[in-house]
Amino acid sequence: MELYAERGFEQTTVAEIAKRAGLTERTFFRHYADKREVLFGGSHVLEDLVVGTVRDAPEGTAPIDAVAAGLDAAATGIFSDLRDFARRRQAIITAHQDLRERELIKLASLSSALADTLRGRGVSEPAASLAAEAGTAVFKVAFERWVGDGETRDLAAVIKGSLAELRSVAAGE
Amino acid sequence: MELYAERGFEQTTVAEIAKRAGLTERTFFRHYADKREVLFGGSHVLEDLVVGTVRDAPEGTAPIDAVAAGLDAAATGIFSDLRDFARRRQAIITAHQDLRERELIKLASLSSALADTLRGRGVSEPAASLAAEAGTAVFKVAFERWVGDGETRDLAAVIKGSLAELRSVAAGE
DNA sequence: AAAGGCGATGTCAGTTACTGACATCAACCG
DNA sequence: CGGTTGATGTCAGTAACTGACATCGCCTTT
Repeated sequence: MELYAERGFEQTTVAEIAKRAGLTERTFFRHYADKREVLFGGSHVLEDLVVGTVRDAPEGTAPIDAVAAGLDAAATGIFSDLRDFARRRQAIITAHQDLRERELIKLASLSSALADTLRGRGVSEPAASLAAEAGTAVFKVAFERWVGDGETRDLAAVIKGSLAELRSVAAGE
Repeated sequence: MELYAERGFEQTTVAEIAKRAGLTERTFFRHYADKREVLFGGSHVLEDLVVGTVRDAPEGTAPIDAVAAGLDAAATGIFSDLRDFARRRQAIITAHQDLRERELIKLASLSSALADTLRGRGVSEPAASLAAEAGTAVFKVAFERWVGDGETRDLAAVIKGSLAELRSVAAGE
């Protein structure tokens, strides 16, 4: 991340990363599938926490509420102390299409895992997929706001507000 | 697309594509930014139609309804005769992560353009972004169903049904 | 018709991400 | 002490992409 921030993602070669890490280029590729993946090692932690929370939600919880509980758990359990880090990381990601693509597929993976989990709780299609997609959409919009300027609330609060807004929007207001 | 279907995306080299097209590799890259972009030339057509429809929606239309009108226009105006083509194309895309990523960023671009358009119509944030994300989520889920097996309705009908389902889900049912 | 400009294409050389095959080496295990 | 195993290094190769320059056909202008 240091190097990506210093000279930009495209201008950083894997050879340079490996050198600063005291490793070989070949070893780098044994740890990371590609140059982009370096910035996304934490995505499975997010996915596990969100999915686990949804899975353990009380029976009878509405799908969208279960998803909301999962997102809230992630906001308070992972991101609460990481705003500065998230901002630095996000500045790098948004500057390069390749990284934006990778971020999107991580979110899509989260959405897919959420839909699987909801189906495991007896939610049928397409409700499961739509609840999962709606939840990740809320997370995406809220996260962008949270790392942006002029937002003082913590992530959990922004998510809560965005979910309420989605409810209004979906109701046709 | 022929070559990607025959031997797979990764196993197809740009040299082979250029040869079959009777061109040089260098010329290929003058027409397409990269190997993946070949399959996404139509995405700006989709975006233009959806955005244009939203822009021209009657004043006072609720954001989600304007977006729904845009998606409906795309379904009837672009995809109605392209189901077979869409299926062949989608089979290639879903088989390769690189292509899935590219597809996601095209959808994200649509969502972003939609949000801009809604803001142009006076919708404030985060309602504009959420309506746009919700709309593209509906499109994504509906499109997947439409190209999948056992779906006989046309795309417009699937979108309509998915949107209704999203409304239920968002309402907490 | 000649001249000149311009857009599309070809040619060529170079960089760099990524991969497979094999060697090495250190820790651990029986 | 010999052997196994997992992580790393070495090396050579492929293919995506890029920049610089040449060429060529078409169109305009004189």
